[in-house]
Amino acid sequence: MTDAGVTWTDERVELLKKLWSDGLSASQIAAELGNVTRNAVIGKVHRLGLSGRAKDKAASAPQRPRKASRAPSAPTPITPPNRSNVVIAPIPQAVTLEEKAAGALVDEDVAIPMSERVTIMDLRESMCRWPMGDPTKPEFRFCGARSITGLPYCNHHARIAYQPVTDRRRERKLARA
DNA sequence: CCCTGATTCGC
DNA sequence: GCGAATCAGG
Repeated sequence: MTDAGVTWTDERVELLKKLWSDGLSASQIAAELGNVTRNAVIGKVHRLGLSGRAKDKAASAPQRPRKASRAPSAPTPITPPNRSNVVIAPIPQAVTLEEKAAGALVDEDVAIPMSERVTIMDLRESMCRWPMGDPTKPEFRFCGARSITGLPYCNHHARIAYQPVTDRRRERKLARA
């Protein structure tokens, strides 16, 4: 019980760190934590000094020329650059008639830029269950990308799966009033 | 258009 | 300390 999570508890911070260093985007982490916006996550990340995961530019683009009343701030400690994410698994997967019939969907599947596909054995909670291929064949796989809590699909496929009328947008700005 | 993180600044 | 608003880039 206690709070439903309106503060940055240790657990949350830990999860935040984990997910962040795991390579998840701020919006994904925000969705995962719940009750927080992507901005909140980013803000916290910066406050914790976790910023600059795989990026390293440091002074290269004057952000906003507004009122700069803040000190130059300290240079980011930076982190050891490295996050080898070997993701290569083209998986042959012949196109079936069904898939051809799906046309657009096939196109979507092929266009999926992220993650390796997984078998049902490797399918874990919070993994995208978007089917790929013929379920009757052993080559059948799932997307396997990080899914949004509460949803069976990842960000990308969730949008494809639930296309009511474009009103979704992930109810991001709706949270504000 | 969608998304990403970065920064500022009022609270 | 927190996060919305804003900025800047992909």
